[in-house]
Amino acid sequence: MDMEARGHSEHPEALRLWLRLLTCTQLIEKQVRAELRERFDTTLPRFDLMSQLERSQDGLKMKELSRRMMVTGGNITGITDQLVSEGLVERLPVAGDRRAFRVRLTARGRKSFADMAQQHEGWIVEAFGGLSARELDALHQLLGKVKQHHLVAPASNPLDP
Amino acid sequence: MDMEARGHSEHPEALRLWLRLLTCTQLIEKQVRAELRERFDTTLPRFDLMSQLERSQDGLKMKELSRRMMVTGGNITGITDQLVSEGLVERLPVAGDRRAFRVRLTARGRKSFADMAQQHEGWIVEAFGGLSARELDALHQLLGKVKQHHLVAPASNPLDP
DNA sequence: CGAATTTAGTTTAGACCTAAACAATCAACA
DNA sequence: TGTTGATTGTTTAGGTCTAAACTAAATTCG
Repeated sequence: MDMEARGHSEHPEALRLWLRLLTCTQLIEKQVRAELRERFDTTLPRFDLMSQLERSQDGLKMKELSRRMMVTGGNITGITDQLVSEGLVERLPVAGDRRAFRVRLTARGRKSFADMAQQHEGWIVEAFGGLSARELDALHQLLGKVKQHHLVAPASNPLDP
Repeated sequence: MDMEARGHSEHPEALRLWLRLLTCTQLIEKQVRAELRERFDTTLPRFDLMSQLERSQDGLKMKELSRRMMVTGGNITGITDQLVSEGLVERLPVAGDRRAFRVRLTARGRKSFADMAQQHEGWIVEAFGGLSARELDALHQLLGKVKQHHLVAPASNPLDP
């Protein structure tokens, strides 16, 4: 109400929630990165890319990987190059489009990913070990609302409200 | 129960929750980074550092900034250097410890931060605009449990169980 | 005291990520 | 058909972050 009261937060709940969301994500993410590095000498982006490929028998196009991983195309190029040089994924031609590649796990890549994924699941289960099944589900649902709201009202562009 | 059933997730709920947590954080974070860049020509780490300093009249030591921001000391050195060169923060001596600095906002830094913080709060409030006050609180509490569990059971080191 | 250890901060090498410019190919259409 | 515009992927320059090695100062303790 008092215009002069601004400058110090009128919505501390949202800000506190944001900081806590960030903290939780970073705590878990840092641990996963450290485990991947120590146990498998790899990185989270490499793991994530392989994870995206794991259920696609025919592989995914670079563009599709970029979209799903929410990173730029240039980034996908670099990560893919590394994985190709390690023999974990391969670039295959796309019939009817000479610009594009299908990126697919090799047999070695599938084996390697399976080992990592099993451990990875354990770390994640442990990370949420403080929550009951009911709480886990509630959290999933609430975050679903956050995600939905973001996708429906994207950045509320003043030129396209 | 069936040992052979492994390899494909026995705890898909935890994994799905983790992916959603990551997605939500990234969606909001990417937007905040873009807004800070476009509107204020600055970055999230710079904003975060200033934010940490904002309520500390006497400033914070580099080490303390490193701890609070959950990043390495070398990173703090770099961000602080930038802000110092822009005249937004200053390094001051610590009485009785010639190794350490207090980093503090300058008058210009305080002004600059106040402008940004007001907008920033708006973006965050909007980001969680899909949730009622009750849901906001529930989410905060659930994430509190996640955080608490992580701090109490940190990485469950097999050498120090 | 004086050596060994710890702590605060910096530097360095390297991975990651982005935005922007670019090359090649595809698609639309007059 | 040929031109124009969009799409796919790569390259480049630069900011960000880390781990590890390093310097300097403080602390511990025999």
